[in-house]
Amino acid sequence: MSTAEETAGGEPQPWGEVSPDAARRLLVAAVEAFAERGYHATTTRDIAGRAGMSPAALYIHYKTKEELLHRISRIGHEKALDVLRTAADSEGTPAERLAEAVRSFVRWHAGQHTVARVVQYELDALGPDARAEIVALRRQNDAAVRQIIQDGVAAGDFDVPDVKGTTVAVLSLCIDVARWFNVNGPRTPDEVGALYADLVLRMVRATK
Amino acid sequence: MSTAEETAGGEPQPWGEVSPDAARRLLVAAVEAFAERGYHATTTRDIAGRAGMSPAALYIHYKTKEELLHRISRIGHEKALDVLRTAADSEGTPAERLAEAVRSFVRWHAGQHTVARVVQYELDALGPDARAEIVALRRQNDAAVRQIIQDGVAAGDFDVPDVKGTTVAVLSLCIDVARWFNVNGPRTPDEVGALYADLVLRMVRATK
DNA sequence: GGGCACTCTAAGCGCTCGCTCACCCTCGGC
DNA sequence: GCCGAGGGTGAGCGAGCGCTTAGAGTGCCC
Repeated sequence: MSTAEETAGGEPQPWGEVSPDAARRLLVAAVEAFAERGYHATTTRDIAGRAGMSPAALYIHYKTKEELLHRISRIGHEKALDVLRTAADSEGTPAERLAEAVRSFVRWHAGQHTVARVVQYELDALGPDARAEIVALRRQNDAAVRQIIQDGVAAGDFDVPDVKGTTVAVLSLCIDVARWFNVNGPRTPDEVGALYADLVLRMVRATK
Repeated sequence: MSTAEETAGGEPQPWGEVSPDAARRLLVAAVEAFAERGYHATTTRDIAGRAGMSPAALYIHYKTKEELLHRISRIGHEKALDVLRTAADSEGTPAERLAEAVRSFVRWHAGQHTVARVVQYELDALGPDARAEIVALRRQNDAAVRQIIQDGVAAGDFDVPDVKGTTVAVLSLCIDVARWFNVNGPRTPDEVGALYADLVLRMVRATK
């Protein structure tokens, strides 16, 4: 992993492979601005300014402001899905896999909460085609979590009367971390991840 | 309860006491528009148009577009807090009170998901003073839920190692319903409320 | 060292935004 | 029948928006 992909905290930045350099700076600036003020309240002049460039420079690398949001959404979702799948597909009991999935997914949403906020709350600003692409990625999150819960039920390790509903609730719980998590708050992403993994195991009444 | 405060589903509309009639129509139109497209993407022409009025009419009843959002946020929060408190302060065991609080709070966020979305996701569009007022209301939500959990722990009915963290998670779970709930989806607000009440009792390992 | 591709800027176009203003209609009190 | 107050409208202002264009600087290949 290159240094460009890692922060001081060790959490991988999702933009490592974006090039050229100016395009990456614009993308990072757009994430910050969108997360702070929302897509519609952010101006192209603001994004370009944060990246240290003139407003016109943005249009050399991206066709529209919406293309920036689309790229952020896709890369962000892909990275989060990658984190979730790695944990879901690992070895171990369903309880271990579920705990690890929640722990790492929550850690991502807390550590990368600026990206996650954009990705989760600005979906409606995308056009129909782009939105459909992102929604498809989300369904894969759902499928990954549901699979673990089903495995646990089948093995007799979980007691879950409503698998679909519980899946929705687990994902909802993890995703909403991006909304309330505060870097200056009392908890680190690791701590929130550990707390939430425990809470989710309680929700499925894991017995081992 | 007057007919103006009730929909076909029986859920009370929060705008019953807003007058005159034109001001209420504008408020309802603004909630719809803000929920659909977000505060910044909604134009005053759109709001006035939905209320069947000219753009200028809006400024007879509200000083600015932001005042509309402020009023929606305050009324929405007050109604939700009212629902939560009524359940939290009722008689019964901590488990019964927690279940009823989650059930009614979730039902409100599902049934009034347009209002709830505006209230939860457009907070940053408010100025500092208005935002501070809304944040204070939110803290009362937190206090109400935490009190029930503490009561349950004190009575020996709950097993909760981290009361503050669990409180945050429970509220987060309920609030996020407003984001994903879909009127055309497979579940009614009542059903989601019942499912979530059960899940939360599992989270605190309620024994009676 | 001339030509070219790439990157970036200053200036500004056309448009829509939040909001205002001058004026009109309706209606209750006398 | 007249008046004043309050709710409404059509037109439009100044500002800021997303985005474009003409042209300048820079490095690389031959």
